[in-house]
Amino acid sequence: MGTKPRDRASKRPPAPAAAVYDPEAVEAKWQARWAAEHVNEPDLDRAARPFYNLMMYPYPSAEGLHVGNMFAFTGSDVYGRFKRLQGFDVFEPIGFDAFGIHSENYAIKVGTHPAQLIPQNIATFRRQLRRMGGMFDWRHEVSTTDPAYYKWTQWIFLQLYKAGKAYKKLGAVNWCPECKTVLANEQVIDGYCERHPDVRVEQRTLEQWYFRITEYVEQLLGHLDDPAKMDWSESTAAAQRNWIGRSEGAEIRFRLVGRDDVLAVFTTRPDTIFGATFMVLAPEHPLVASVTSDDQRQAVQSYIRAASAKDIVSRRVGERDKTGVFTGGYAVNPATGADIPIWIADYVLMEYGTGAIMAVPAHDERDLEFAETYDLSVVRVIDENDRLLASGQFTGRPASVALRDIIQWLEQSGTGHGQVQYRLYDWCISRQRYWGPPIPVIYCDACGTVPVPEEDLPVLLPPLEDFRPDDSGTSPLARNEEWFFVPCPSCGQRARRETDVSDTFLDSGWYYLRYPSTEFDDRPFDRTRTQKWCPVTTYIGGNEHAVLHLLYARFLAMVLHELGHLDFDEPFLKFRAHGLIVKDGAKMSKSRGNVVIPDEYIARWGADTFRMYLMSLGPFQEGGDFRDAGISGPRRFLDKVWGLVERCVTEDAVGEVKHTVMVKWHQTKQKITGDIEELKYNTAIAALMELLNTMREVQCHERRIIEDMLVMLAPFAPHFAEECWERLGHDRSIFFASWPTWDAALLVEDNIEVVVQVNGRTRSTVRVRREADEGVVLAAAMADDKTARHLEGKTIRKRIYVPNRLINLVVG
RNA sequence: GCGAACGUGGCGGAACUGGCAGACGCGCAGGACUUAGGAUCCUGUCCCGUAAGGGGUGCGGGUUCGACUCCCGCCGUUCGCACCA
Repeated sequence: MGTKPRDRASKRPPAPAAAVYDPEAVEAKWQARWAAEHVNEPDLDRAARPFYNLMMYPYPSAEGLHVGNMFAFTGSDVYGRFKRLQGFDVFEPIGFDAFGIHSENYAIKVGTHPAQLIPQNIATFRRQLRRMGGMFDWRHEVSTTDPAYYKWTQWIFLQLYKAGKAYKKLGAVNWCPECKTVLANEQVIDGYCERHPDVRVEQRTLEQWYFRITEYVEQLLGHLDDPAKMDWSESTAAAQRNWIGRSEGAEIRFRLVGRDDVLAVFTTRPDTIFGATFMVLAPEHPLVASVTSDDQRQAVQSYIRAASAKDIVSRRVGERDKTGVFTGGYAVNPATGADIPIWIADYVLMEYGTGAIMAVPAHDERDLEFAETYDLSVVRVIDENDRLLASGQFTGRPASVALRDIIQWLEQSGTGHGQVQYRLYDWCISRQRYWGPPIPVIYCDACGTVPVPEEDLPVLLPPLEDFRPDDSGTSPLARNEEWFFVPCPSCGQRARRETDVSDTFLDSGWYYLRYPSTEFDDRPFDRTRTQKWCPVTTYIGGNEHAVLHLLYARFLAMVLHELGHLDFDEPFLKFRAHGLIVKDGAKMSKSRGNVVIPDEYIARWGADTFRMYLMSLGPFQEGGDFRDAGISGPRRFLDKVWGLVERCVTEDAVGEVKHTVMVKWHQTKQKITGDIEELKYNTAIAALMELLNTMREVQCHERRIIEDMLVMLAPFAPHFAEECWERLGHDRSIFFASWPTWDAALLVEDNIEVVVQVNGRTRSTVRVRREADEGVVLAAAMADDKTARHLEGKTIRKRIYVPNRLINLVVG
């Protein structure tokens, strides 16, 4: 028991001993009670108004939850609790993205086996997530490293394999010499490894498993613009459009001089074809050998050797100086009929388009640079007015019109056709690592590639003491011979397992489907459960996953839908990207040493205060700057609310509630409801503070208002709200209460202030009855001294009257 | 280069479809209560000016009775993509 607030002791008769707000005790009490009474566990089968509130699950790093995680989880939890109070059956699950390179690299660094390390980390995360007071349904926790989970990750691979959506291909891949594995394009940042910012990614040629995500480009793109399918943060949708990279143009076939073959190129500017003065092939282009003349052969070969010695990275970034070599061969420009030389240069990439271009140096910077370097001819074919020049029958037409005409002409003459290109490549899912689900495939000398039969799943990740990756391009799993050799499922002969594991993004591509169905061990996701709960109602997460996780998850949903496993083809109806928490204006990172660990703040101030503080930093979708100075504000607020509740409990309310307070009360309810819906938590909290200030100013402790305040505070400070609710005599969790409603008639005062402007400048205000007509307001304004002073000796030429807001007098 | 978001006091940030710029909070200043104050409570706090008044939302124009908000042109910041033809 603490002491009573001193300032009131003298004024009032002794009240029953009043506890001081002690967050630690309050939070422990309610966390225990929520668990014991299953408050956060909706009945997934009988829920009348299902609402799936999903947040991006964390990967359990050894450092534990950092402030960025806390911010994201709290913001999502606030929304979930809000929806719950609005009467929805909110399912808010949590889990752990525990497989993957990030976890494994850390294990290597500290020299502990991931199988040992990860469970420890998860235990820490669980403790922290409970401590923050999330409304998690722990019955449905998921961990991707659990065989009961990854059995189904492997099952999904098999479904894709059987449907022809997974295939194995030899190709140039990104290889991180530090991770010693292949990376997806999405994991290469400016030529450096996402996980090792100092390590350049190399090019290697390996056989890898791919998923045919490129088959779904049009759907992936189309749905982004379909509000019925998805309502997403624009920044996220834009990032996906960018990544998919759709370009419209034409494929044009150039006849090769002196041989019976054609060279196809893709261009977005077929209208400039009359300016194509040379061709460029990627060094790996299959036609290189046949177009090269004998006298150029040596030069070409040495150039190709030099280019392949360069890794994929240097070709893609940095070294922009154009180099190349003439092949000695020529092609015919189908528009001009001229013979144009064919060059090889590494600025042309084999992976995009046809691996060859028609170079139009007059209208393309790169081609111009190349032409200048090697003294090739430059022909301008577009003038300043955007009209074609020296372009035969098309001369004089605007370029945009000519573009269509030329495509038509190409089609008629059989030398080309309109075409759409995408930047997106198929998804490489192979990883030469240990810490992931083994790809469920077996190679048999007699039967070839044999998928592991579904009844044999999961293919368990074998224990391996030395799990370190090596430079061989083969996963460490190959070293465990007992596991590696296996009877072929189809002929029984000795066969070999696929030793690569799958990309972590395959794990996270479907976890939302598992949450509602965790208790089923004979199916990945139960049909009825999935129908009831999916697609996800609201998904909140970081924009760093805009083109990775979010794109892959969409693709997998489309495939599973096509295969009849899902009724929907978009997994997340509404997605909102949260902002980033920075520290002193800089992104938090270990290398900067400015990572804030939430635990000590929670210990000192309480989880509720910390939650409120994080949510008040700025708009949730914009993030904010973490500065611990401000944290006392929310705590003072809670202390004051506590005092108000205390007063409500110990003293009867006297007299009527003033009309201004009634109006403030109803306005606040309306405002907060709208603000939370739009994730503007910072202004919702400000509105609560304003209401409290009003109550204190007029010495009001009206129970109805305080109860509404607590309900509106509950999403932000759930333990605190529970405790106060109980102190007010309620015996059931506040989360069974319903969200306050407001009376439209009470949103406005009867007497309002109307601004008086003279020539658009505010000079005064007058008090009039609400909905007063213009004459009344004008009379009041004219009677006002300050206004009169500015009207002296002038005539009113014009009046603008905005009812209930302002009157503007324009004088000459 | 392409795409997205943004620029407001000492600081974080408010301002709905154009209508009192600076809500709310932090900090700061003064006061009260105190043995004490890093607790609590009052008062003040955009800038210049004693005041009347004037100026003010990155910069320059424009539209309007009226612009943080809309339009045009710059400058700057952050994020994503990028030898993608």
